[in-house]
Amino acid sequence: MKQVNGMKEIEIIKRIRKFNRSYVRSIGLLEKTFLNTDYSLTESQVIFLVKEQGKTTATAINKVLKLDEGYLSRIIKKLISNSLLTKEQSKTDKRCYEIMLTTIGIREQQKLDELSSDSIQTIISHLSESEQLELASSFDKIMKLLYGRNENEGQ
Amino acid sequence: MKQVNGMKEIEIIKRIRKFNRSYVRSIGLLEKTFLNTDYSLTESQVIFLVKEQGKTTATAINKVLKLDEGYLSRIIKKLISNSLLTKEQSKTDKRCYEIMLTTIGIREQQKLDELSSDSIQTIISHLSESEQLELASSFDKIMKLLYGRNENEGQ
DNA sequence: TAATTATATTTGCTTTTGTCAAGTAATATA
DNA sequence: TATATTACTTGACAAAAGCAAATATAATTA
Repeated sequence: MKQVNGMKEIEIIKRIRKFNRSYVRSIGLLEKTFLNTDYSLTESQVIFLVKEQGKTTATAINKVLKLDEGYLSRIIKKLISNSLLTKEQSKTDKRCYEIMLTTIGIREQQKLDELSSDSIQTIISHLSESEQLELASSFDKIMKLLYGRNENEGQ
Repeated sequence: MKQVNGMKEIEIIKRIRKFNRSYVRSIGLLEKTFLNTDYSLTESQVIFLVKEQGKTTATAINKVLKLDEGYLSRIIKKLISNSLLTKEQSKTDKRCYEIMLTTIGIREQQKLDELSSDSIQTIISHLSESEQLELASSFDKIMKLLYGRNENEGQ
């Protein structure tokens, strides 16, 4: 590892990596215990992005997820056959297919939302209200620093 | 989702979930772009835990990772055949096998460490030193709130 | 102490998840 | 109008992960 700014930077990286290890583990465990077995994490991400992006395309989804294109194509195919998504060839560019959530898809997305919220709820339930606020503020701050957005932007 | 303490709690969960989505994505991307293709994330976690725990066992590793036991057994087998780990039957309890890093394993672990540090370095490099400190403090605070430890404990 | 139960690990088999490369169709560009 | 690029799909395959049954040892209980 290149030591750019001396010891301070090393310490900072250590602290972030320590967080990552713990967080990756707990996300892994969450998935195992909470996340409903109907959809994989990747499938859930796709469902979420279709909700987020509204009428969208495989390419737009993959701008975010950067999956193998064939793989994404199959995921979409599966979600269509499960009646969560619809796909319609674009009128203006026939290479593109517009993807949307069906009514069932919206409902399933909401279920996933609830499962996810419940899992977070469980994790933070042992904290006091002020601790929970501190926690959320810390997450917001990280978001802002790393991704340049805060709690008031985006969706 | 059960609305336990009213609106504030919902907001907090939303903010945490938003962080999670971004973070899961960026960890996914990190893995794709940075992480050396020799070992999967799970294998890396095993290697790290053997380093962390010193002489250990499959069961001890799995207390943390909670993988399928057969799967973990095979991962250990692979790492042994790649000369990263050794396994020796315990003298005191012959059901158990003591697992350790080899010299090669230690070296590989260090390489993984460096890759991981480099990837963090890249991510934080656009931040000023004070922003980096703020970032690390936020991570520390979350660690403390969620896992009850801070930057001065553990390893 | 013999029989039963529990723990630690392994193995065979299967499913799920993800990758690679080649393909089709439509559009954009030179 | 030929060529390149973009959007997406498909077949073949490999890697990751899970399930259930098996083995060996240890702990418990009758």
